[in-house]
Amino acid sequence: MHAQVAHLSVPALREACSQCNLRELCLPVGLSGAELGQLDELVQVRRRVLRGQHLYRGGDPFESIYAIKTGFFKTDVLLEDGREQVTGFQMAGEILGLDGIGTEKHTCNAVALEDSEVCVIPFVDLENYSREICALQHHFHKVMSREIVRDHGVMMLLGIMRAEERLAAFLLNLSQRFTARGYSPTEFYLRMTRNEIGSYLGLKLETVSRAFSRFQEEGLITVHQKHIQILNVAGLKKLLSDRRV
Amino acid sequence: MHAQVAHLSVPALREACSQCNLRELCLPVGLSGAELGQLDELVQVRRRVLRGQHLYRGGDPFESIYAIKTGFFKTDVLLEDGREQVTGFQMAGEILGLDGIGTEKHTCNAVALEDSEVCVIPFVDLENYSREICALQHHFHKVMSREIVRDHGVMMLLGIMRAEERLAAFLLNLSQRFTARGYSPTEFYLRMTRNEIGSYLGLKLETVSRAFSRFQEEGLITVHQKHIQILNVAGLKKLLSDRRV
DNA sequence: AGTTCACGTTGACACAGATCAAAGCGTGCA
DNA sequence: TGCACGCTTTGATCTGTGTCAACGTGAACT
Repeated sequence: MHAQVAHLSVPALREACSQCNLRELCLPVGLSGAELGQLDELVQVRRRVLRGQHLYRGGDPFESIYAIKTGFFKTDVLLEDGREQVTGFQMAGEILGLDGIGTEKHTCNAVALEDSEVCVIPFVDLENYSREICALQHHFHKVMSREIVRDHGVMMLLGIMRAEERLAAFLLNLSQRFTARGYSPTEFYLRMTRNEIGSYLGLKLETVSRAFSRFQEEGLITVHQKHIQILNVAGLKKLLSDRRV
Repeated sequence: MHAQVAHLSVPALREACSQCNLRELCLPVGLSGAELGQLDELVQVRRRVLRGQHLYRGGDPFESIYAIKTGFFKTDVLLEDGREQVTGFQMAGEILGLDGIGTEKHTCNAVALEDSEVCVIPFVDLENYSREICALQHHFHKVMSREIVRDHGVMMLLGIMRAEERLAAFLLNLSQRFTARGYSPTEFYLRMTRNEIGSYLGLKLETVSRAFSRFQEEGLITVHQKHIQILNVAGLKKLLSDRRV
């Protein structure tokens, strides 16, 4: 059943799901070798998205979901008055576009924050394959469910945490996701501006900037522009648990 | 294929999906007559949850999702320090428990705000049936996607709206959902306390109370305890669009 | 090398909403 | 019938974050 891999072009083959080093983070999780071969068939198209370009926009017809192969994205919703709510930041191995399934139109914008490449997964095909491949079906459900749980986490950020707690939670979350991808847990470059962080965290950019400065004064992190180094992970975590009433 | 309906007990039969008046709002949307019959097979158990009782708690093993047949629920997440973030209010025809799929444990609490009844849908069965019934598979994906989109809406509430806008959006959302269920768009009883509304909207109960009073002074609504009457829908909507910078 | 421009930092002040406090109201129970 | 308790309303005051403004900084382009 996975003989058809042979007719993929060589570059495509080299980057097929079965060969992809993100397969433990992405859709293929839990699939057997033969099933992985089928998945290679599902993902026929890749798309480059340059920094600042949209992968899709709110209102675009929904046809595919996207797995990030390389790069970094934000998703946001804009109000008529121009205000922006960033709903998430996505990195390699994460899935974009799930918001469009319900209405058959995308309901937010997805913008590359650095030059990126995504695997295009036509949604009808995904549904077809997941009727055949149990593990794919189940894992896709898990991906959607985790997105819901992640959103609940953001609600907690926005609903009950104060500015410094929000930023600490944000940094720890990034750290953990970089770690899962084999990067340093304590040193990384932010791909987004202070304004985008603020929009995600429900804060103004000045407040984000002040919180960064405060963390630095307290020896929790160093900040040089977008370069962050976490000096005291425990200290950041303590900020989260030490919530006064 | 739907002959097995015959072996359901009479009260169960009377309330089967195929007979349920919520079928246009709930999981069965888009299913043919024969497929509906199969769904009756899927939902074998119903469960009563009295006001104040938990349907599930964070940490409980995940086995089923739940369709609300009658009643009203809230879902929330508690922090160690006792703070509560209400993540949603659910009414008849809506699905509870999707948060548990990803980790195989529930990640929030679901509490009945009035005596309620839910249809228990074992998740492995749902996955089995949805491999056979295309329309079920697709509709289930839509339900999950809409939950994600709903969560984005809450993020916007929490991230960029001010107190009165949040409450207006909340009332309009309830109104619209009651309408879809055949109730009055302009007159309803709140099932939740001011504190719970506040927790959902990221506000303190006093702020919620003051906003209600303010709306009443302005002739937008009347409030008597939990009884709400919307006098000026357009006025409430205007509050949302009239966002100053 | 200098200019430009977007992004970031810092300070002063304002204000929406939180906090604290007290009193009102309704329902259920003894 | 009256008491108790949870919920709500309202007022007075406090405070975290927003707003406004000025200045700093680094990268890209001329």
